[in-house]
Amino acid sequence: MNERAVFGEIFRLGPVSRPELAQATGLSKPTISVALANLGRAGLVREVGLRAGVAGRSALLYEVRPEAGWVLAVDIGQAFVRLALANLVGTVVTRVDDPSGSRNPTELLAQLTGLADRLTAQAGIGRADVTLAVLGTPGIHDKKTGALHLAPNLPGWDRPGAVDRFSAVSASPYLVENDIDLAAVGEATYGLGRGVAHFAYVSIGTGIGMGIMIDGKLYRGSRGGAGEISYLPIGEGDPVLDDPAAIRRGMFESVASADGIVAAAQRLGWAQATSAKEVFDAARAGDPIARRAVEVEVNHVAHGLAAVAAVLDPELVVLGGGVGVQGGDLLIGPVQHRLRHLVALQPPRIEVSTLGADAVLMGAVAVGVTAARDLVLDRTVAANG
Amino acid sequence: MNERAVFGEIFRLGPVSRPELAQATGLSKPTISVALANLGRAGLVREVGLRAGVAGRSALLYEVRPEAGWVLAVDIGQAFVRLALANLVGTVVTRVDDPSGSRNPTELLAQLTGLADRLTAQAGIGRADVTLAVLGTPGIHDKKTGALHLAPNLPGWDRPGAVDRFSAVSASPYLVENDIDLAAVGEATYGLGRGVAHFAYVSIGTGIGMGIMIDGKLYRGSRGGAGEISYLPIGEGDPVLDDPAAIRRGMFESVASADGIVAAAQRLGWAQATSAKEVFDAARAGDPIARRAVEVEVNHVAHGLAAVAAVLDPELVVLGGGVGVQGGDLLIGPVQHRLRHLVALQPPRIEVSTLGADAVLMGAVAVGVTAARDLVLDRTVAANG
DNA sequence: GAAATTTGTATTGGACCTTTACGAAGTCGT
DNA sequence: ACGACTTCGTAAAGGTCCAATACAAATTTC
Repeated sequence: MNERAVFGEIFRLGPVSRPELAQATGLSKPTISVALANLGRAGLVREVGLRAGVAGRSALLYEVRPEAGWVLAVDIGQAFVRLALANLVGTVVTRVDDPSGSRNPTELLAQLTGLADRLTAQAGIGRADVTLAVLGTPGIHDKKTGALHLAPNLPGWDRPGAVDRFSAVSASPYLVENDIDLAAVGEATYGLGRGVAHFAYVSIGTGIGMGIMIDGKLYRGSRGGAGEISYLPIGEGDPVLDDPAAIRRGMFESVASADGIVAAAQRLGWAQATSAKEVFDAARAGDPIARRAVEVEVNHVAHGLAAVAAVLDPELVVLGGGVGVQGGDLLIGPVQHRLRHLVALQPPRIEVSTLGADAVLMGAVAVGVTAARDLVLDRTVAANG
Repeated sequence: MNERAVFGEIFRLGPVSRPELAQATGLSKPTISVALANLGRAGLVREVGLRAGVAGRSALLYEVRPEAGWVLAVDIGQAFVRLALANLVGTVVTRVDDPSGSRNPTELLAQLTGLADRLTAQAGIGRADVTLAVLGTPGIHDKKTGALHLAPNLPGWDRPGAVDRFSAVSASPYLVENDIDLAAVGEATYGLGRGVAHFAYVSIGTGIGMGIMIDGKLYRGSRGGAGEISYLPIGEGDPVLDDPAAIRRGMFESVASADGIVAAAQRLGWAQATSAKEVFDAARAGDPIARRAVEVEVNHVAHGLAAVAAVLDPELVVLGGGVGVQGGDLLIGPVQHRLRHLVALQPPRIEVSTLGADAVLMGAVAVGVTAARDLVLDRTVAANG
């Protein structure tokens, strides 16, 4: 009811006085007072000081009690499993990055359980105090069957019910979300996407993916497949001239990901090229073959983003992932320049992620905090009757 | 307040009794009664009969009074200007299709004014009784400046303030929306998109465009440019092998629109080919060159839809426009087959528009009815104080 | 034709929120 | 330093709106 609106405004405005809340919510001062009394009694809100400096009686300031809820954020990444424990205002209290061990469900769950135990213990809370866990994984989570599709790096997780075993990690409810979608939410909440209504987070690394924020909300598509741009038909030959049977598979990912950059460098004459980072470093040092390989990458990325811009018309594109973050300085300018010839309107703004490898984890925190806020309110409403 | 919810449910459920409304809205019977009394007094709702057949007292049924509001829908198309006058329940009372005359703003406005006068007279109402006009135009309407961008077929309309002159057509408020976006709304309301949360309406004709419905709502992008898929980079050569300066402009529209089909047929040896319809007819008759040209078109469309599916993951793609409607039978099966090799998940369902050339106009009606519903309520609230 | 069932409305009661008013607690000016 | 002024917090009262209850009206079923 009314406490929800007040609680939401306290979240939004930070330490805030009763008159300010009355103004922000449109409610009267007495109503604010009773709502604050209820929220305070439930332990969700606390007094935090006095507003001084202005004429008149000093107002008491209220803020969300950070310990009113805990969010466990989990990023199951390529090389690392990352966990963070955040309180209800989104402050990360403890975190850990652990090298990925076995990806087999049973062993991965054991690793997660151990790390979650360590984090909660460090924070001085129990595992049962976690309001909500949010897990970022590759692939698409089918909520009906509990299977994880399109995640070849996680063998065994595509079996029905596999994801449901996360319930063993903590007794609290949990959400499973695509890692790149979470990164988009992270950028929208803590990164460059703050205040931007429509934007896309494009991750280029060993793979390629995109998270889409529309009207400030994550857009998943009808089956969770929105943003699967690894399958964009880029680099295709002309179907009129080529023999249909011989048409190259124009997968965006195969040409524009880290492997694609290395392959381009090799094709251009640098046979020993082994990593995208190496190519970018050589290009910065002035190596002509590397510069040419980067040019090729620029062209591919520009075409991919042209397709994205044509369909979505985002205001902003945030570039993330290993290649996006490490090579962004070499890519953004030329890509934007190239885009001007490929799109109808002005191309979208393009920026490199400021959150880097933490984007997924921070997105999990953001999703968790939003959901946990509702959960703790529901819980107190249920308790108060 | 509460009357809004009741009014909305009457819209949704059609002739409906008080107990049913109480159930649907969660309000109590007495509350429904007073709301109905107010709505009836304002002329927005009327009694329509009795529910018979079931045991117990017969319930009075209520429905929206169709004459409580009027929507003028306008489609400014390539060859025709189409207008329809619909009442508040969306029934088209009168309509007219008039060949497009001059596209110069002054003369087009005069044509529209004359046609609008004729329609309202036929319906026995005055121009002032129109609650709302909705205009579908090509291009992108910039609400700030009142200019119409990317509409080369409407010379003079790209000047600031040009669109504002629509206010002369009728004293009522008006909305200007992209024609293809309206067609998407039309399909969502009266066509194949009913009940589908996320779908795309792809129009292929002399030009190419797409309207996107997300969560049942039209998505326009940050500057109204979402769905401008004419600029999809399809048919591009390989940037590694080709000289960058010589790269063909891979505009989707140039290869996949009606002109593109004709050009493909000519390149394949049918020098006298003049129209897409002719090519489709010949293909249906078994002409090998025409069939090959259709194959080329299938391939292009499949690549375009692959890009759309990769970004949006729609549940359904509705094919419209001249080529889409007339050639749909030849395209859909092969396109869907081709798509299976181009996308990550199952390709979206693909269907040919059932509304055909009326999609834009029906979309304007749908948008208008939704907006007019709010307007008439606002007006009565303002009148009742 | 009586019982059963459902509809519509009158009355009551209560929840909730605003308005008004005033005491409390500060700041500013002389 | 002290009074005037401003702002804050709360108490009391009043009003609005809606749900619950009860009952009369209308229709079907047996």
